[in-house]
Amino acid sequence: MTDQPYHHGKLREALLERAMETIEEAGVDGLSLRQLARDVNVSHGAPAKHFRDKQALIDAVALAGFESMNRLIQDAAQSGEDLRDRFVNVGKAYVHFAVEHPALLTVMYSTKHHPDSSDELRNTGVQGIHLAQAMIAEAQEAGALAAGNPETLAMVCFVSLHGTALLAAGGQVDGNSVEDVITATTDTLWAGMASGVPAAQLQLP
Amino acid sequence: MTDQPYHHGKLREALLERAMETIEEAGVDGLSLRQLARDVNVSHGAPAKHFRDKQALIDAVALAGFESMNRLIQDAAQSGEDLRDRFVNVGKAYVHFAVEHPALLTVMYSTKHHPDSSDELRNTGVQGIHLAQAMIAEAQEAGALAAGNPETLAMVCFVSLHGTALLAAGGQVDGNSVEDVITATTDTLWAGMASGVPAAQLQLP
DNA sequence: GGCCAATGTAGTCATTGACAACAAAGTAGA
DNA sequence: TCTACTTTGTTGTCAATGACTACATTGGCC
Repeated sequence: MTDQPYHHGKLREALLERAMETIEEAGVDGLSLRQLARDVNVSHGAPAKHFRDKQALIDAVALAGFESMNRLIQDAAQSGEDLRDRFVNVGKAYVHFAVEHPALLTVMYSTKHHPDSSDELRNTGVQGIHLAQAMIAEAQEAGALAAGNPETLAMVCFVSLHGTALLAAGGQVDGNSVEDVITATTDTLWAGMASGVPAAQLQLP
Repeated sequence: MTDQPYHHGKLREALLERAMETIEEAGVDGLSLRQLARDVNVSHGAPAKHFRDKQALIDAVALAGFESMNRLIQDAAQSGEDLRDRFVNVGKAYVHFAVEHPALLTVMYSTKHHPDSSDELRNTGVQGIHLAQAMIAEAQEAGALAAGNPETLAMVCFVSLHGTALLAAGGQVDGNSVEDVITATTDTLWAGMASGVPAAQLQLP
């Protein structure tokens, strides 16, 4: 009857994996610690040994999400003929991840925004901005973009792509295909930065 | 002892008001139907007469949020010296609303993104885009912006401002003031649209 | 071999959302 | 005015949940 050993062996990983599946299927609200325990054939108290409480589990899911997303973005940043291509590819990678994992993205950001989120989570979640900042600075030096504070410009690109990602994930880009919106957004950003953004010029060193 | 009449009289309004307060204080997760009933001195079953279930209450909160936000945006669209001013003012109004009601904004959009959201909610939530579209078309006719599909461009502006709003509401614009990010974002968008967005030109009538 | 921390089990508790049966109050027509 | 009928609110109940505790099993380490 009980061909299961007393110790699961990889409970933490099994819980994390199943939690991500559940979240993608039913959202965070559909996640129940007790149901999760049932799913992996373990008693309802077992998860507490690996995650202090439900929020700790969700935090771990969010962290794993950021890590896999960052990998995709890093890859995209290195593929492309010129700087503009690479910039567009990063945007696409971000939004595509969002479209493929909409519920996970929601968890990732709502968790990061949580007042007592961990430093690790916040640092991991901010890597995309740093990447954008480096690309913009490089393009400015190459003369492809007008001068301007890279930090501010990177933030502008990040918030814009973030909005695209969230709305695309929610299927809210009514009347436009997701690809069109991504391309139009990155086009607009690049064109704006190329012609010069007044608000980014005022920063004094 | 019981100086309260059997019928509350304005239970629905009282519940809605208190629910919005609770959400702003503790987020959606902090909202409990039973606690809500206690807060307005009513039995735990009473709310069901006005809201079928918890989601129906949250939907009503979201709708009220969109309505008050739309009012602010409409006002902003009519104040400004020129078209560019009005455009920037709309963006500011949107983001300011988000910063002042961060939890409410989250509820508004997560509810709108919900697969079975009401038509009324979706229509109300989309008014901002239509406004942006009209302003862009007007600016193109006036020669202030380059030609391009207003629908696509409006979507670009909307997603960008939406991202700004969400991140500003979450206090995630590290290192930059919210005002700077708003200004830089609207500047970038306007500059991009003025110099021409390739992806928005390809649309054939 | 025996101690001991880590891991999992079983039982319990307060809280929650939903539901049903009942009570009170307003309403409309004879 | 009397009387159905509807709306609104109350009370009791149910299963599910998250968190906590005491206890059992396991495997590593000296």
